[in-house]
Amino acid sequence: MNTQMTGKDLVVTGLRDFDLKHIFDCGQCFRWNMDSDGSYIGVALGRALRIKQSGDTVTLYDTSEKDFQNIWRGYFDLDRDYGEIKKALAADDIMRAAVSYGGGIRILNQDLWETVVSFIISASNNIPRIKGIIERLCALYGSEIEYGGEIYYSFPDCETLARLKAEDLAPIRAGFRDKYIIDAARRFASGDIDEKYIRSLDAEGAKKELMRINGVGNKVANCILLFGLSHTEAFPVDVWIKRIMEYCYFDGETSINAVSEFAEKKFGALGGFAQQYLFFYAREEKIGL
DNA sequence: CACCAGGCAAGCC
DNA sequence: GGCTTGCATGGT
Repeated sequence: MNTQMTGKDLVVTGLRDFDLKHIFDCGQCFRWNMDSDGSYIGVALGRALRIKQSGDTVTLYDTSEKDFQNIWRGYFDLDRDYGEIKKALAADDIMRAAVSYGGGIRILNQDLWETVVSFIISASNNIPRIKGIIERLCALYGSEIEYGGEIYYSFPDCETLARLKAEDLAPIRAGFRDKYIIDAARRFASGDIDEKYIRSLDAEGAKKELMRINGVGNKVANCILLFGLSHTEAFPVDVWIKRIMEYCYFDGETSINAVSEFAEKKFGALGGFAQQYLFFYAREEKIGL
């Protein structure tokens, strides 16, 4: 991987196992959108960014070497060898196909608090609507970020949301999830849920702690472990994963627990990566429907 | 109209 | 403990 500045843009070359479409469409994040020119624009970690890929060249517009090193390099998980992971996972025909199909997936290292709220919103919902709810939440209670002559909105911090009541979230149309968002905000703002403490725990301990939040059950907690806490063994089982695993590895319908246990045995420490390849493959290819 | 969407909490037994 | 049901909203 090489980087160089050209004007205010940073150009990265020599990236392997990296594809923006795979990264942004595999269901792990909700604030990146493709623009008419094929670039993606998004907000993460309090910053806006436009990013575009052609082949193995990726351009980060209007940024700095410092932000790349301190923010985006970690966010995009650029220091992990995905070639090794893909090789280890491609042990049967199904996984070979899934890994080949979403070969550019990277598991983003996202902000914990934002991940908690985003996946509370994801419960019994669909991705376009999740994105809409989150955008309205940010526009209403986030702060303005000026970038490239446009205004974007940061993800609102927990203190801001902790002062609200569920009714104050009516405009974002989150439905029954509004009270869960407020509960999460109050726990984070009061220190009842403490990020440093959670980060000091192993996956099992962190999950138990997260599930104290109203609206965070087993599945949402697994998403938070994987996307917000770098516990890459976590294997969230949603309807899509359940469906494709039943289709590929079971003889018809089974339980969520059976799928989880099977995945733990089969993928072990690489469960999270396997889950992302399978999720992207199932959704894009409509396998197992 | 019914059914579903990256589930969860509360109420049953 | 496991199982069932209601839950807001929007799309098909």
